[in-house]
Formats: sequence, structure tokens, C-alpha cells
Amino acid sequence: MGHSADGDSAATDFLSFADIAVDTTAERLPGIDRSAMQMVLLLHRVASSIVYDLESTVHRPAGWSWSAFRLLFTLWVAGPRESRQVAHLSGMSRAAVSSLTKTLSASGLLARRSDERDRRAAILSLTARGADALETTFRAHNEREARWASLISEDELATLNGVLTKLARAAQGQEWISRRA
Amino acid sequence: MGHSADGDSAATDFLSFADIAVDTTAERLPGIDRSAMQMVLLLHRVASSIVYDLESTVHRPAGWSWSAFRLLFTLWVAGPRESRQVAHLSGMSRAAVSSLTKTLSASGLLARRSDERDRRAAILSLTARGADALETTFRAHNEREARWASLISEDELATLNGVLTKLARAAQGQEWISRRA
DNA sequence: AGCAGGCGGTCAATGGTTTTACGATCGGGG
DNA sequence: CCCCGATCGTAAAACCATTGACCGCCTGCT
Repeated sequence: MGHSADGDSAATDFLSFADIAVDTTAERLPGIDRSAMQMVLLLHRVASSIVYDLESTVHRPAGWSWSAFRLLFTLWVAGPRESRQVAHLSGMSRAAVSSLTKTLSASGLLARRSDERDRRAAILSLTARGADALETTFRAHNEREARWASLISEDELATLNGVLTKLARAAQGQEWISRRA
Repeated sequence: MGHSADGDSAATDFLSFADIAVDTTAERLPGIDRSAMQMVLLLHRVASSIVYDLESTVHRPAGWSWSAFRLLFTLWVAGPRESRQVAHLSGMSRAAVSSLTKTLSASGLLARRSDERDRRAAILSLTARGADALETTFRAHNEREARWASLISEDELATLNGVLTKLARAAQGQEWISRRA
């Protein structure tokens, strides 16, 4: 009987599907790397779930898209920066930053001035109102992050963060990785 | 002097920014949950990087979007399913599945028939060509997953998968989580 | 100084996803 | 038996992000 392809859809949801997918695939395609597959599947699905949850409960109600939040947060942490760098640090394209900047500066959340030394460059920074709004929203954001984190033990959380940090650091040097812009 | 806001942008990239962000935030906003913040930041950034890399080196060249791949893969694993279920299992909206279905069935990769019992429902399934194409693409996909996985040790990988699995399972029952559609 | 090549930001076009609304269908209660 | 509400898939519209082309500016070389 086993949990074959059809049948038990009752307990199968977006997150638990990863288990089934790995088992099925390993069976049907011998030679694939099972753990690697599991890692990517889980990372993607867990991250997506968290982002969806945060966006729909915290950021959309506040009138921001997930990207807008990331942009503002990046500025809040890194301080005034060239548009190019903000794009890089927040993980979006230069065009996306340019477009978001128009909206957010119209709302008075960020300011945009051109660099004196290099007149091509635009320097973005938060306004006082922007910093204020970000801090308020971030608190709500962090409270919800804490709920997610509480689903595992403190030790497990520390372990998770440790391994993810190592993975992120190791990825930094790799030439073969295709990166944004 | 420490690594304050401006200055050392040299070694700061998308992935390593997480460290700086956590430190800066913890300093400026006492009372936030540091580990929870780190977890979400890392999960999002690592997952994004992997997805971007896979999409741009494997799926786009094959003519598929990341979502198209996920849809086909879901069908390949789960077998013929109602459109509704496919959306749920692959983590997208019903509308997105409907839209993708049009494209993919035009390419002859998947078939769409209506359920006999419930004539509202549409049942999606892979064609032979679709299954073939998926298996070929998936091998390339998995090879690249393996490169990512090789950035950490086998033990660490097993640990990572263990914790992520636990997190995914724990999330399953939670009522407070906002889920897609 | 002048020019060639490269880089930063923006615009237009494109593709894909979500939201909203709707027609068709199912199922249960009066 | 017939509504009524709920569900399924889809179409239309809005939104958002990416790619590619472009213009202006910087820099190094001659």
C-alpha cells in the first residue's frame, strides 16, 4: 500500500509535499542526489511560506510590497548609498530600485540626491518619516519572525543559523554561481 | 571603530549583508529577537540565490520559467490531479496554474481533461513528451543542486535538512499562518 | 585635449503573478 | 424538486519585477 502517487492527498500540503517528492524521485530516477534535492526543495518551500506569511500579514496591510520593505530596510541598515549598491544589497535589479524609488520618494519615505563627485550616481537615503515607519513596521515583522522561530527549539535554531551562515559564506567566493545583474 | 554603516562596502554582498543587518538592528532596536531575524534573513537570501541560479542556468535556457518547472515537476511526482490541487502542491494561485496550463498544453507538455464526476474540475496530467522533457531537465537541475549542497559537509547537510523538515512539519498545523489562496 | 570604452540610472517592452469578478456546476436543506 | 451557498476554473485588470536599449557622465589612453 505505501504512500504511492495517488490516494492520500488528505495530509499532503505545500510543505509536506517535499518528503513525498524526494522519495518518489529517488525511486524513479536512480542516481540523483537525494539530500541536495531535499535541501533545495525545503529551503524554497519554507522560505516561500515565511515570506508569503510576512508579506500578507505585515507588509501589505502597511501598504508596502515585500520589495519595498526590503529596499527601505536596506537603507535603514546600510545608510545612504548609491542606487547601484542598494540594488545589490537588497537583491533586486537596478531598474526595480529605480522604479520603487519613484514611488517611495513620492510618499516622502526616502530622499534621492545625486552624488557631487559622480553625477551619474544617485544617492538614496531614508527620510525621518521613512526611518520611523520602517522601525514601526519592523517590530511587527520581527514579532512574526519570532513566532516562526518558536516552531523549533533554541538549539535547533542556532544550528540552522550556523549552517545557513556557512552556506552563505561558502557561496560568496564561487565563480560558477549565476548572480543577479 | 568597528564596521559602522559606511565604509567597508568591499566585502559586502547580498549574502553577507545578513550578518551586518542583524548586528546593526540588534544594536539600534533593543528587544528584537535576534536569532529569529537571522533565520528569516538567511533563509530568504540563500533560497533566493539558489533559485536565481537554477532558473538562469537551467530553466530559462530550456525555455521554462521557474514556475513552469514547478508545475510540471508537481504533476510528474503526484500524477494526474485536479488543477486546484496542483496549485496547492506547487505553491501558486489557481489563476497562475490556469494561465500556465494554457501555454504548456499548447506546447504539448501537459494534457487537460475535465473530470467526469465533477464537471467543474479540470484534471491535469503530463504527456509522454512532457515527462521526458521534465526528466531531462531535472537531471541538470539536480546536478546544480548538488554543487550547492557540496558547499557544506555531509553532516551539515543532513542537519540542515533535519531542522528544515522539523520546521516544515511544525508549520503544518499552525492556525495563525497565512497561506496562499 | 580628445576620444573610446565602460558604468550608472532610467525608460519601454515583456512576462508572469495576484486580485477581483464571473459563469458553470455541485450539494444540501427546505 | 428547487433554491441557495459554496466551489472550480477562467478571463480581465492591476501590479510588480526583469530584460534590453539608451543617454549622460566618468576615466584612461593617446
